[in-house]
Amino acid sequence: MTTSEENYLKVIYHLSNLSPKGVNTNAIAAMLDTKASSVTDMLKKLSEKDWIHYQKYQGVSLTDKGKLNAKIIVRKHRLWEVFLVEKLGFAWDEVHEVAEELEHIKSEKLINQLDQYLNFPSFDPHGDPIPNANGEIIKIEKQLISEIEVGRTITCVGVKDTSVDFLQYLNKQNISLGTKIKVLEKEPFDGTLKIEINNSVLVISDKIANNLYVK
Amino acid sequence: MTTSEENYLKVIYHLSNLSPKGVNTNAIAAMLDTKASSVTDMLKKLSEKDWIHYQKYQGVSLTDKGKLNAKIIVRKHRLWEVFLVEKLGFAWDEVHEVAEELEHIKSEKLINQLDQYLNFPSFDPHGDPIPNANGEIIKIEKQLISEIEVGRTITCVGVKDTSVDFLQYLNKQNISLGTKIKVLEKEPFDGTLKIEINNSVLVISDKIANNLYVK
DNA sequence: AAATATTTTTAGATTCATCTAAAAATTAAT
DNA sequence: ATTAATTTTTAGATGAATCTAAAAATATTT
Repeated sequence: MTTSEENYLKVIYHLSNLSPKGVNTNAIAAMLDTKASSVTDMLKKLSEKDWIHYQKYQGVSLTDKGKLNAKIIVRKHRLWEVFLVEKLGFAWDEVHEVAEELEHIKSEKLINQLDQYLNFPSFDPHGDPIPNANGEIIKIEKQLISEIEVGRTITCVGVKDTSVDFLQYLNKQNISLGTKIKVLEKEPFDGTLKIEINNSVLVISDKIANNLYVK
Repeated sequence: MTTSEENYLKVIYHLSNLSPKGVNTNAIAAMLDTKASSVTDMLKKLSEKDWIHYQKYQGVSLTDKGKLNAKIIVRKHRLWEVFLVEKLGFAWDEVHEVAEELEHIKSEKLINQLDQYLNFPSFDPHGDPIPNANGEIIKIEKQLISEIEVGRTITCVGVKDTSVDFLQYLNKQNISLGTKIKVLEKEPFDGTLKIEINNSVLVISDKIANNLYVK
């Protein structure tokens, strides 16, 4: 499996979770910053190898084989992220790019030893679940903070957007995984939230509120 | 710098240490398991980028820039090998292939944090020196055990050949870095050595003796 | 339902790293 | 110093992954 094929599988996997009926050519192209025609070429190849179900103009979905492969790549990506943060002192906004490269290293022994070395973590530094060696994932019932009713106190367990900008915003506001947050007020007009963190009050926009997972 | 370019630089660097006058096209081709014509193509490219001195038919050598780049790649390779052995429990005969991939990961922060995490090791699991971030290398005055005079007791500090076959032979004979060895007898006819390790006697061929570094 | 807009695919070209086969240069042998 | 052998380079082709531009299919709008 080439690096390029792996990247396509991974993107199709992530997009499948958003649009379960079938993933669009254009959506894949946007995620990979490439052209639709390039995507079509690759879809044919992935279909040949039985990693996706593909019919012209109909969008694609992963086969069981393809889904397992995709999950193994996601597993590698997230384990490396844990390594970078826990062992090498990276911040959670610095790990993505490097993990994008490390996820393509081929050794199975490497990844399983790494898993053990990290004590079989279940979540990466952004709160996303790490598939085990069989591709199985522990799901937790997390919600966006925008969905929490006023008055409740919850804990930050993950982020939806993992961009550097968003993560650095959270750093600035001292919000990280495990942070306790109380929802004080919700503005019906624009979805703005007033929240309390460590006895200080903060107003967050609906865009922030729609990218922060809590439990 | 592409992975392919990095591999060429690394090979030219290693070959330069053996034949300082200039590295042959064919030698490079043999090391990279490729064709001489492919090598010529790449030499032109490397020359364009000022990483090698290249004149048709005259063999090549690294420029200062090229040598530094090569050393950084060697640094990465050897640091990853230390990581695999010290942290992930790999044996010294299992690390080369994986390190060949890991050495191409691009992040400077990654490699410098890794270096720190490993306590700035000076040697890799095969006894080869690890260049620091500036490409500087600590040299130790090691000798091949074939050059040691009969009666002396020395310590294994490295291997010249790092093939799986040779390393596994050494495993079988309980020879590793740090092992104390006494040279009991040298056979003038074929260079065979009789040596003592942990109070047991062992005969090694000249080929073995010419690939084991001691001090 | 026809016209328009959007999405997707095809056809053909480009770049990188490689190859084969043949030509040119260098080195070794007589 | 020729001849022969070896090494290296050139010329042209291939496969992977990409691109542009145009054609085909699907979706949306009037």
